[in-house]
Amino acid sequence: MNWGFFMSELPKNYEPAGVEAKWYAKWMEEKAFHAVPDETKEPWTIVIPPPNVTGILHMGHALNNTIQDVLIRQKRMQGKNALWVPGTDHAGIATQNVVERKLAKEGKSRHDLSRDEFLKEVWAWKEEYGNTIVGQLKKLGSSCDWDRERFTMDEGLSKAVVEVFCRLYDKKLIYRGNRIINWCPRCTTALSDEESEHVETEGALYYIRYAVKDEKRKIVVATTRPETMLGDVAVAVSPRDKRYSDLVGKTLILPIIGREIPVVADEFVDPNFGTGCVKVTPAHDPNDFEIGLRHKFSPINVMDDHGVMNEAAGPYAGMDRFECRKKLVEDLKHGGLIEKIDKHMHAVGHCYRCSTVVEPRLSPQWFVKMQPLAKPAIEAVRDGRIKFVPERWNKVYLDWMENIRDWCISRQIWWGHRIPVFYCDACGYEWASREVPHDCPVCGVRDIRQDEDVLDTWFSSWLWPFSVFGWPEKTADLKQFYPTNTIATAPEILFFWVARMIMAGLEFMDEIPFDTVYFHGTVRDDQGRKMSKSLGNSIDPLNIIEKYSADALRFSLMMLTATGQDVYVNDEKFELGRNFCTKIWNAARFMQMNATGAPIDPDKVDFRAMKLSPDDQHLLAKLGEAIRNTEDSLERHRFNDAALAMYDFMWHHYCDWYVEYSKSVFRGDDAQRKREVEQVMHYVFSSAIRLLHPFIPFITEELWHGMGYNIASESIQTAPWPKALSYDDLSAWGIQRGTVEYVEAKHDLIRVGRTLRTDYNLTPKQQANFYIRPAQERIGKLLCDDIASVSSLLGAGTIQIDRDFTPEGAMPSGISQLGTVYMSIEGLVDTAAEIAKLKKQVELVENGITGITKKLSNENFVSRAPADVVAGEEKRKAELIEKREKLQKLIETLSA
RNA sequence: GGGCGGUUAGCUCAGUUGGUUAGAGCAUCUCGUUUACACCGAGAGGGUCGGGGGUUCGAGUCCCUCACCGCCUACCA
Repeated sequence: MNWGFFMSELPKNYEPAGVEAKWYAKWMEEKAFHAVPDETKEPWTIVIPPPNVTGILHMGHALNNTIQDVLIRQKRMQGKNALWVPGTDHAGIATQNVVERKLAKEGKSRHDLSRDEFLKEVWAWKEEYGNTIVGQLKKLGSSCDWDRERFTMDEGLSKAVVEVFCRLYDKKLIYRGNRIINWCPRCTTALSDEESEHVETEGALYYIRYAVKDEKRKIVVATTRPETMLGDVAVAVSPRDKRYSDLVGKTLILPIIGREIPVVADEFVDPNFGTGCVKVTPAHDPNDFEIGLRHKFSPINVMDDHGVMNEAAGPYAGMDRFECRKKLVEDLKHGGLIEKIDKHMHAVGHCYRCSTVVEPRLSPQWFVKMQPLAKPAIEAVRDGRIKFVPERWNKVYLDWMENIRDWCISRQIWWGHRIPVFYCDACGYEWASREVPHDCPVCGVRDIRQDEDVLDTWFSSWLWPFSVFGWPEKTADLKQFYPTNTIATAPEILFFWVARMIMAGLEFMDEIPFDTVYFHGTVRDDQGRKMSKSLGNSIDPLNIIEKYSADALRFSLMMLTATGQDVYVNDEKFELGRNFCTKIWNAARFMQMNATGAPIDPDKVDFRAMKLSPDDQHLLAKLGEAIRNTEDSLERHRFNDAALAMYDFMWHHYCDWYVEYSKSVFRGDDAQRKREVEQVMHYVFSSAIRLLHPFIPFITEELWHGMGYNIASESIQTAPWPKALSYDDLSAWGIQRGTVEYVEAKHDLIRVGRTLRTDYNLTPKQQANFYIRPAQERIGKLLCDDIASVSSLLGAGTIQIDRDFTPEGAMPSGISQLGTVYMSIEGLVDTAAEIAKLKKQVELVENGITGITKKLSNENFVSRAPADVVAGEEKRKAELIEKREKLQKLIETLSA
């Protein structure tokens, strides 16, 4: 492979679109993200939270995948066998909805087709549109191993699903039961509890009169869903409620329908709520169902699959449930059977796919018994084998797991994994089978049938961390890459997915599926609203990529996302990332323009052979800090801190200070020094872009080649991750802490000088003459040796370092850590203004002294605070006193 | 009803174990087109950290309490 080895001239403007497309294609061609099992390397694995095949990329995906890519790219550069497995899930209900809508446009329903024909349609749709999001992930720069792309309906993953079903079935952890489940009348399927989204809704509490048989008395029940009264089989009161004790055992006449129903006593009833009487509708309410079981009532279902009233609803048969509610209440009113109607706020379940109000409904469904599975999964988090970041999610997880309820896994749709349960009607045998059987294993009859339902999509997703590696086969991939390391996800799917993966991992692999779960925040608009199609406030990541580049999108997101906090974005916020990329680009161009010879191999620079200037030393030390901060922040999943550390280093230390310093060298004629500075720059720059590569992969790869660093390694992706050098390491190059600190103080001095310039409105062209009175002899020496740098950074005409300098007349000045800076200006000096300014400073300093003095004279502080803190305060006090003296001297001079 | 998160500069947010003068980006103001960059440079102004109470020598940082915003969770009909 030949990536091209020579430094090519960078164009003046960075054009990301072409560059990003070019490199992604190259990476794909080279299979740069492909991992191979290798016992000699430490594996590091991420499995993607599989997006829906129906999905299109939104900001949440952009954030989620950028995080994963940052992690995996860093690990890859660190020499680990890094693998990021991509894929999509089949999104049963959502996908079926999409295809059904398509059929509807042709005037057809899925029932006009056979089940097989319909599934063919779905597969065809999937082939045509299902890869949209995959392409979009590539645009983002995601370094997934595309050779390992998986789909939950793939043959292998389907096999895993059947295997798991059969194992749980045989262990009696999967059972079929007639229970109240969440039913979506639009999707005509059962939903799990998690798929029913509770929305605070203003409804009403209807108080309805039921007549007592053979008496004039009426009792009043309250309900939020009056239409369900058509299915009432009883009225319950609390056994402790004296008001109604004589009614228990009597018979009521159900209004409209005229059915006779008993009054029963049941502990469930809270005598203090409503009227203390509860209508019992076992087919339409979970509590009523329980009451029904206790009292052996037969439930009466009054609705069909679509939420339309059935013949049991008598005169309301054929009406939609809400239409029925309206009509029924009207009729009751006419009959004088409504006592009152109160407004009532309550949480109403809505279908997470189509927002239709969920109907609690009695229906035979398949369930997974969760408690036995939850137990080890609780332990794994409790004992720290699995770590949640941020930690606060532990509690949410544990709460849910400890009160876990059985999982309704059957769905009355066609797209998905069909439940592998078979029935023999001849002998009544029922069994689960890994293979499609031909006859009944008990009576041998050929005429057997398979269960019609399919499984919840999450029933395949919960196996994802091992099913993607070929489980239940014992594959080399499984051996090398399971357990995986980090899962990055939004907290919304903690219950849906994360918790269930932990249970599945422990149950089927006997090992945790990952050791870290990083929960990132939700991406919101700049008003804090969730982005949604209906609000029209979504920002399309692809538009941002087009406008600013994928790197800009990625870097901005990382910079803006504090650990686990929601991130608010608007279009302009992405300028941050774009500007940063431009800055880096221009820094590179600057180096090219000042190149003195052949490209430099950054990995072969030998600083031991050079006498590094203070600015060189400072930059190299700061690089070490930047690397350490970045690594440390990434380790702790503090992506914004990592991004900031790099931003600050690149922009401020590298560009603002070092590049400016280097100009004083490049403008001179010391050829050797020029080459040395160039080597420092390339060493540092090449390290910095490696550090940045996980965040902004495209521009860093482009620059790696543009700067000719491919002498060192073909691609930045395979370049070694930079080492964070400590002062012990740096001392081998002659770098001393004292010198680095001197440069820090020098920057302070330069700032003081520049402030003087601005205060007196000097343009950069006006080269003022500066005088510096160093605070110490030693500093004077350092400044003299470093005069070219100081002079250049200050834009000075002449500069004199003089331990005894005293201005002859009024001369503006400022005090820095290294000494007093004087600036001579010819022409107008507003002495009075200058004195006033100095006096204001004295005041500030005196406030400081007073504060510290007070602190230091506090017996408690001196005796109880740690010694170094006290010493620090004393040192600071001395400094302030010294500063005050200097200021006062200056005032005297000016007043003279 | 429970739980969690948030309330710090005009805006959006950082602030790790309590300890020098509370930070950043954007915005604002002043100056600036010396060949890296106006998607830029130099400089400046701006907050006492939601209210109240407490612990401490010392609190944005710990405790209590109140208020408001947001999220999650819950079978009170």
